[in-house]
Amino acid sequence: MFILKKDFMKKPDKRDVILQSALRLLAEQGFHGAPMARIAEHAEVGTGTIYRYFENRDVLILAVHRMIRDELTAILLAHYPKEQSVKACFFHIGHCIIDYFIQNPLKFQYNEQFFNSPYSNEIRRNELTKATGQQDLFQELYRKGLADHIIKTMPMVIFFDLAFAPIVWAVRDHHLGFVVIDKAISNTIVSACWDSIKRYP
Amino acid sequence: MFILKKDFMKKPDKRDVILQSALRLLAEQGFHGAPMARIAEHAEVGTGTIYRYFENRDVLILAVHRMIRDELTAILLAHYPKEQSVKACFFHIGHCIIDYFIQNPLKFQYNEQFFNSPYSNEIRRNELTKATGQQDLFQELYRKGLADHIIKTMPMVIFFDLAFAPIVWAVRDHHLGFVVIDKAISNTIVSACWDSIKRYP
Amino acid sequence: MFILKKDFMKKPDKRDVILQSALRLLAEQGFHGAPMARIAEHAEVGTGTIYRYFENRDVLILAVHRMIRDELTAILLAHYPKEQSVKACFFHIGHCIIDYFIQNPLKFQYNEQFFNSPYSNEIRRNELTKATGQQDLFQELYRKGLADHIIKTMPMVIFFDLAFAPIVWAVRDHHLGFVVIDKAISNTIVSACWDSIKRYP
Amino acid sequence: MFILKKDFMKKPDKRDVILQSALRLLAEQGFHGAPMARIAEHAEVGTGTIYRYFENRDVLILAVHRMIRDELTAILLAHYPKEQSVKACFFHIGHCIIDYFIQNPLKFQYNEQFFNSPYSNEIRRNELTKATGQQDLFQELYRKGLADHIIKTMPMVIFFDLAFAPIVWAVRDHHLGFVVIDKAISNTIVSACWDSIKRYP
DNA sequence: GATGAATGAGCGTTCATTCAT
DNA sequence: GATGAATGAACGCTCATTCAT
Repeated sequence: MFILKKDFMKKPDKRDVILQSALRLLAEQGFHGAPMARIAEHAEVGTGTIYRYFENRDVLILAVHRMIRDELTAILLAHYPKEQSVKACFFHIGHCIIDYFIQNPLKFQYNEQFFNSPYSNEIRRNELTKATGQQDLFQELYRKGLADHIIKTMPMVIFFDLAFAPIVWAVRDHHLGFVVIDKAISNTIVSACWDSIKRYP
Repeated sequence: MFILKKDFMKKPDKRDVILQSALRLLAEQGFHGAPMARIAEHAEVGTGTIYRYFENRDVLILAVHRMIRDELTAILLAHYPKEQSVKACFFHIGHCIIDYFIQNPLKFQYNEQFFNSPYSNEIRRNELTKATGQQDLFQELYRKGLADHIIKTMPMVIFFDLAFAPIVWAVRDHHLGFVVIDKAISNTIVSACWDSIKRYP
Repeated sequence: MFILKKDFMKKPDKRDVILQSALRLLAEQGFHGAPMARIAEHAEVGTGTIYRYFENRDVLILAVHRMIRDELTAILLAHYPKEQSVKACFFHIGHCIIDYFIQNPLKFQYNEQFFNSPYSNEIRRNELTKATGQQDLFQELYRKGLADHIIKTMPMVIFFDLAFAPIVWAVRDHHLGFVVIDKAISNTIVSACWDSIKRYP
Repeated sequence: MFILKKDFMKKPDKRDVILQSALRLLAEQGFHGAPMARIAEHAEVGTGTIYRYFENRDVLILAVHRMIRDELTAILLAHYPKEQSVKACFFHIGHCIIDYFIQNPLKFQYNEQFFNSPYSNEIRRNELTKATGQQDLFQELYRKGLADHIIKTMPMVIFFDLAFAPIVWAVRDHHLGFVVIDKAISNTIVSACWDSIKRYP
């Protein structure tokens, strides 16, 4: 029975080890500086093993992206102030994103690369239709904000761009060493974004 | 007559043909989907010919970037309302950028890829110190805005992020077909960006 | 039975096949007439396979050289008349070298090319300090000859040149068809070399 | 008339400038490290110009070799002690060769490379039949030495190898910095070579 | 005659993917 | 299931040679 339990628990989930190695190496070395062989080596598995878990390189790259996206979604949802104001929800999201990507440089850099590669466009197209948890959140925020006349009238994607583009760029500047985002700056940014979308009083 | 002859015979500058081919292929196929041989073929020159004009691939990629940057800088400066308000200057810049990149999809896509590649970081670092015409403009805007108490207190890079990140993301959405940026939407975006940086009345 | 199986299955060591192909093609076509692709083809492996065994072209070229050098060293040492006179030792070495390179034209031609290439100088410099088995032999011969007043007073490299240069040149002439080195001529050469280094009676 | 003279004298002989540039660059950078374009640049002529004077790269390489060979031949003949003993003639040749190649490192290095390249074999074969001035000298020395019973009985090429191989190797060691050939060492070498070929007293 | 821009075959090397063990 | 040796197409780049001017 112990043995059974051991067997059941033993795998340190090879798939996950590969995913983590891919995250690190692709983020650090760039999408075109991390060969499959190196990812395998870092994960301490055979090269061929990767192909048991991921059909090919593209699938692996997509999988890492999904891992990050799902993790962030979970964080956003964890303490989501569903019952509070649109503004409160927006600030929650803004600060969560900043904190998450400041604390996870690799994941940020990965995403940055991902969104500027052939992979992302298809993804993005899908996400606008087949909503994930994250998209659900954003769309709901947008709809509620519009319905309550709290945000300006504008297409949803524009709302999205105004709300989050500066946050992402600022985090990039932080990781590049151009600025240090502390709590104060973080507030400045999220507040300013809010100013850009909120309807005039 | 000599001048006529010169004008008549002026070669369709091979360097420029290569630059245009590189722009198109690198933008369309991605930085890693456009081999030198294909760029040469598209430019209707021999592979080796590229290397007469550009020391290597990296130099070519940088040269295309500079071409775009310089072109945009020229447009920004052409009718720059130097004597007018910070707000007027900001709106000028914002609209110029949107118009330019809406009208030049390839150049936009090229820049997008460029800024997420190893090339850009060095460039960016340089540009923050050794200012180009464009940077001059932005920095002056920031300084004047701060000095006149027109914009909120914040580091320059954050100012830059708030001001331009949504514009860039919106143009991307336009080219991806997620939204059509017409004059009205363009105004919405630039105004919203202005709201995010301007000091409260 | 296990041993039998092992022996039976032992693979025809791919590294060695590559080494032999490199030896043949580099010797026959010249260092600059034998592309990696042709070496691979001759070895009946994929081009990339070479790079599993040899980091790059230079390493392969050095490896072939080492193979030859080590083989010759082994032959020299096999029946080395350690206890006999300096003269006996010298004749042993001289005849071994002639015999070895007469019987192994490819290895001779390879070495000839090797020693006139950028590779060799570094090697040679190293070998003069960090002695290999072969160098050990030569140096010992020189020291003993000097100590016993059997050879003329001269720097070691000059001793080396007098002793072996004619041998190498003669073998080259043999392979070029300018002379046939039989036992008698072989003796003539080694004796003459001995005359050039031995102290007058 | 002055003009005529000027015209007649004016060309700094482009062919010769090319030859000198080829000598220097091929010797210094190696036969495979000196492209035609670089040779042309060094000679301050257009790339294509080389092809007016030399049909192709191989012809240029052969021409440089011939230049060196003819120069050395002239030196050997200049003060050749035709009327004196075989030994005197041999010493003359030996010392001339050493001096010439010690004083002309580029020419020595060029020759070294030349003799270990596909070019040389054909040359050598020709030279053994169609005698140049140099070969004439050597052959005469050999024949006279044999006829007068001054040198040992051996084929001519072996005679040649014994007589000159150590000299060439020693000069190489000199240029590589392994030994400094001064007058004393020079004598040691030539004397030793003489010992190797001279008949026992 | 002299030029040097243009060419493109050819090189060394990499790496996603397969498959025998 | 796991492995990693093997593959070969593809890449960036070089350079001997040509030829329009």
